[in-house]
Amino acid sequence: MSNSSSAIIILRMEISHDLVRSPAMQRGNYNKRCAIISAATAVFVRDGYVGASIDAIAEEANVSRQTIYNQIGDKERLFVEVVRGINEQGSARLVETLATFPDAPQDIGRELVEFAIRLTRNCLCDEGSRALRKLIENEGSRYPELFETWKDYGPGKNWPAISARFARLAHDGDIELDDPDLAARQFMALIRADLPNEPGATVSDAELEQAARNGVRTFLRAYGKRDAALAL
Amino acid sequence: MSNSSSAIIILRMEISHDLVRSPAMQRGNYNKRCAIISAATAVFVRDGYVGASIDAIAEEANVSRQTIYNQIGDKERLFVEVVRGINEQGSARLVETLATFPDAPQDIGRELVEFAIRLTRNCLCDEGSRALRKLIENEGSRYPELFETWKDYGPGKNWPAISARFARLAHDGDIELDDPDLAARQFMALIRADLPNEPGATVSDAELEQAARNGVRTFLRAYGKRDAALAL
DNA sequence: GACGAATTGGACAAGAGTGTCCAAAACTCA
DNA sequence: TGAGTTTTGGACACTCTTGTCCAATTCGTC
Repeated sequence: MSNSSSAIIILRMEISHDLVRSPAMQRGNYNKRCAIISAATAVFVRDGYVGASIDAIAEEANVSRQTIYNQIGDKERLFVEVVRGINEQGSARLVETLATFPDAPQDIGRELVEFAIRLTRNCLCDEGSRALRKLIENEGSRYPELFETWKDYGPGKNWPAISARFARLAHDGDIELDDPDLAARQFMALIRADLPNEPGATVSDAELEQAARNGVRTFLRAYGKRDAALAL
Repeated sequence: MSNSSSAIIILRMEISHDLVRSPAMQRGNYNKRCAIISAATAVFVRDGYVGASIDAIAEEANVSRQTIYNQIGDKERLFVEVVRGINEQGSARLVETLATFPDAPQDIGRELVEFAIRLTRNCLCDEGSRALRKLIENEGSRYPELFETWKDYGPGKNWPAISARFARLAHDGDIELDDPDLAARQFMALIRADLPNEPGATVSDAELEQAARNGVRTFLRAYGKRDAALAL
């Protein structure tokens, strides 16, 4: 990845390569490959790019170091593979969660709170997202390509989908807003505002529900019709 | 810092030590020491703890490597010193900015927007805060003491001061809220929601003002009296 | 069981970083 | 100028990491 433009090409090639099922995945070494990438994810997340050693990854994967070089290649290639994996998982989870957005709410307050809880649990609090964010933030300056890929394949891709949901709510008269994109950003910010932002902190269900309720209440005070926020 | 409890003791000793002016600062090597810590800050922020090399720091400080070992000690000691420095600066800036909170506003909307702009510029957008956050996030798992110190000396210390300002606004009848702490957290989240959250992004004055206006407008829609948000 | 492919573990060279030691040079202050 | 301190740069031992090579072993499949 010493060359800035070559790495992103490699990354994209890998993605399409994967869609047609790489030969490596059809044969028996698929499990080993999986174990390696999974272990690499854990170690990269824990120690960062520089701090992660191939030996540590090999040990975590219960695999010889040579196998890593056989299966994937060098450290950069491994890193790219890890980022791609986290990206795909996170993106899938976001799409999945977004499908449960309350499109035609009976009780908009309650349903938005429940959606916020799901969103936080699946996409914001989850380890993968935090980890990717951290990796991108750390190595992004050294490998700007990762940053680009993050914007293309990461959570950013799905933001328009979120704001579209709010636009629909507004169109149906459930809320009142002029800028759905802004509303979506503020919704995310508000339900995140009340969560502990320390890296390793675990959030109990009760805390999570309280945070979601607080965020949605303020959101509906600002954008809801009539007394939508009062019941919360 | 191999021992968990010893490091924080060292850190705290250094702080009190500094208040009575360490002998090192009284003599001529004060400038060198400053240059070293300043350079170390830059390099640690750029490359992280593991990625930063003493040689790179020495070069950045225009100082021989041996001088670093003479003046400060080993790498861990240097790191602690850097975190302390960023902490103190950030804390001071926050207190300073907080002093300009509109206590008796004529035009609450405009004055809150202006305060939000100052807060963002001085404390949220600023390089030191982002850098410290990043360092803490990265090395926090390896050095839990840093995390503790961050909570004690970092921005968290001043949150009660922020919510006290909002409580006063509410008491004076300028806004309506029941939980000042919650309101303060949401205020911060809202004015942050509209900023680009990429690490190295620069924010223009226009973007900053727009973001502040958007955040304050929603805040006042939720918590303001009468039509306080309309003018924005 | 036998063949081919994958895996293992150990050895290896090359490079980089840490921390120490030391003698020469530069600086400070009287 | 001179004594005492600081700084410098180079040499050094030590450790860790990366990536390659290779022979022995294991595994999958026929």
